[in-house]
Amino acid sequence: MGRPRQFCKDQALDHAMQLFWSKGFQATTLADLTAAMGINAPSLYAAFGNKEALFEAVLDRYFAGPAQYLKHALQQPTARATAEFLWRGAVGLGTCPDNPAGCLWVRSLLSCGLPTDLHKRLLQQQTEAKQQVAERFTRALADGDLPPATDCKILAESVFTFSFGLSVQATTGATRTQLDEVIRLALAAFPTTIS
Amino acid sequence: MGRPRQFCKDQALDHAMQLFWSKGFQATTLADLTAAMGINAPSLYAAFGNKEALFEAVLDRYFAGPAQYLKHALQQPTARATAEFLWRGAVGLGTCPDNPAGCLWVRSLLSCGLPTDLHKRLLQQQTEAKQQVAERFTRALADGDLPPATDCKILAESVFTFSFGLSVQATTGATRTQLDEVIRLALAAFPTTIS
DNA sequence: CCACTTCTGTAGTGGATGATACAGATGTAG
DNA sequence: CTACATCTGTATCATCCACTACAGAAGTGG
Repeated sequence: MGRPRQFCKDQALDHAMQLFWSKGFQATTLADLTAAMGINAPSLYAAFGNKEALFEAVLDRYFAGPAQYLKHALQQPTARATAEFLWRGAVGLGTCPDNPAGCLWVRSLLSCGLPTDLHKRLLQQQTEAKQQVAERFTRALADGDLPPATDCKILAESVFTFSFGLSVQATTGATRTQLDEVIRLALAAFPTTIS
Repeated sequence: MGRPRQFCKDQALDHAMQLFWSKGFQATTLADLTAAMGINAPSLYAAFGNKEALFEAVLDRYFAGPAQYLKHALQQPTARATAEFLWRGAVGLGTCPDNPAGCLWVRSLLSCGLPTDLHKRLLQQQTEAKQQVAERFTRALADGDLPPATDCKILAESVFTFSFGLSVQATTGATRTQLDEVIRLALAAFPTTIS
């Protein structure tokens, strides 16, 4: 009922994502957004609320789309495969020429000037992701897939530490082939990482 | 000659550093700066030029002060000690309760909305730092301190990748004891990392 | 004391930003 | 066709931003 929306919400979100991804939350202005999304400010506010709510919608779409590899990592057969999947996912996403460099999530986590609620949400998502990986490692431990004395929480922290580092490298211009070799080195160490 | 400056430049820089470190370049306003530095805007502009030049001065002071461990890392006796020094330095700096969390350099590298010149400078400093560590590793290789087939450039990239990850972790609230354990895990792998 | 130079404080500049008021357009329900 | 609900475009708002004009203060050299 009423006049129907004359643009595709998801398509507009994709354009907004590109902007937030490359310029960050704060540096992306509403003029940038309306131009890239092909709509006027009132339409944007009617559809998404405000800039912060739009960014949250973009984040949802990011985790459902480009960053969905995070979920798939948990379903890998071994702990080592989980770590490799996370690392290769971060590099693949962060160095893909179709997208801005790096990871929207990591960049946003590190960025300043975010609304407090948004920052808290990002932090909580980080905590959840780490916990899920730690639980996956605990299962791997029960499967005999990891050495008996492994501290799964610390191992998860280590894997994410490296993954964050890969995202930083991708953001600052490291190439895919470079980071693939870095991963190869880390993977060679992974099974022996546990003491 | 003329009326002398009524504030200490270095002390003002320290206050500006705290602000830029915790809030980032873009989110730190001139009102914030003048308030924290205890001076008025015209004094700030007379002493430092503008916001961008002030940030550059802060960066110089950052590398000469809190982040001077970067230079000391190169003087460590072994490749392994160099890596450990870099990692422990990143964690020590990033989790020190006297300072804002994380590393001003890494946060600035990842932050959006920086003036282009500033961003380029940060990138170049990254390149130089990596190269210096790679050269240190090359020397270690000549010393027989690393396995013969080691790719020193990739090893340096790996060490920095992990260091960047530690900084991200510190920025997002990881504790020192947590990251110390993460480092312990990584160090256990380091000598066997080389294939 | 004076001339001169530099710094300081008040006040304000133009421009950009996130967000909206309002009127007209465009669809659906009856 | 009419009444109504929702969307769209124009134009604009109040606010904040980095930055500065200007006049007076506070030193130094003579």
